[in-house]
Amino acid sequence: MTTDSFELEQFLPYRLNRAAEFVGLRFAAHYKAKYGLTRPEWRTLAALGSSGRMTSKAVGIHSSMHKTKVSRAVFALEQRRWLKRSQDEADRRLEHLELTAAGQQAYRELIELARRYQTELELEIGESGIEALSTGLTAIEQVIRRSGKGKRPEPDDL
Amino acid sequence: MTTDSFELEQFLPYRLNRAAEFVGLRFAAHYKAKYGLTRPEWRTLAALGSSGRMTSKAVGIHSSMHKTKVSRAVFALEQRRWLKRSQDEADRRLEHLELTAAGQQAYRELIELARRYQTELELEIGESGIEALSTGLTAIEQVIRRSGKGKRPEPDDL
DNA sequence: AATTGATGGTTACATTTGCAACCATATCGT
DNA sequence: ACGATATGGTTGCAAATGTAACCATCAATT
Repeated sequence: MTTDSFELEQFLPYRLNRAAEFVGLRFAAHYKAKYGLTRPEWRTLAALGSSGRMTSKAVGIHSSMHKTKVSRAVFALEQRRWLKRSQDEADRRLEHLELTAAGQQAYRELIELARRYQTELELEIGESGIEALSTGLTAIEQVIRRSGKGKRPEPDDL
Repeated sequence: MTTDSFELEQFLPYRLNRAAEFVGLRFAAHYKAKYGLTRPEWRTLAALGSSGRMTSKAVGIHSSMHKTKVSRAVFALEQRRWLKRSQDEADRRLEHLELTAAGQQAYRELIELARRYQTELELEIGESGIEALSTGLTAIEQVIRRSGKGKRPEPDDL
């Protein structure tokens, strides 16, 4: 018999997606309201802020975004004068990205916001919940890493 | 000092989103390839399949989708002749949705797919990982429920 | 029964996304 | 040195999404 019960509520992809959406949207509301940033932009800022000068491609890898998303986010941040590009001398295809002073300032404010939100979350979810979650996520992250290796004739995406 | 390190990789919203995307997209690939379904459509089908006859609004609540998404998904499934609507006699604003025979057939196949995927996941992630994840998700779900109550003068969304 | 306000559901419009094609430059094999 | 192929990055276009406005019906108040 294959017609057994199936409940969306206990289906892992559904549950994960719901949780991610809830947690993510609430945070997004903060920086969207305060700075009008989109999520790709915030991620790019975060990547650049924490790792310093790097290329678009590196940003994409670091923050798991498709290159088009990165491209557009970089453009937006550039408009805002929060980052500047510079051509690589040796290889003229790639350009290095770096936050401007204003960008770094914004970064500092944003991560402060992020930290506050994280502790707020920890409060709501409870220490044990957070810990369990983290363990589970780590397990998935391993799967992601594994699945990233060896596959993909076109390592274009993600 | 507020300039401490901040790593996107350990920021909960980021981690959750990444995990959800990975797990969700891989599953979506299955039903997208096989049936050309979108996620809202799959969710609607799942809701209807497991709970039987219900209204659009109920589908939305059951599967946490905005009413416009539900509306479009219902339309698509109707085109496909997987569901039929019927007006409520007492209250003519609302319509009851029900899967057709073909819809139920599809539902059975889909949940079979879903079950296979879930066990595949459990295998990859490991029993302990799954358990931790589930505990953590349950904690978040409680927060979601709590935050749903009392608030919102317009209980329109979600 | 007429006005006001909810409610279920759809539609129009702007924004965001994903995909594929593309451009420029670089690398490899010969 | 030359053509094939790969790579970093951008762009065009179609599809998915969110928001707000909307329509029809119902409920409550008067």
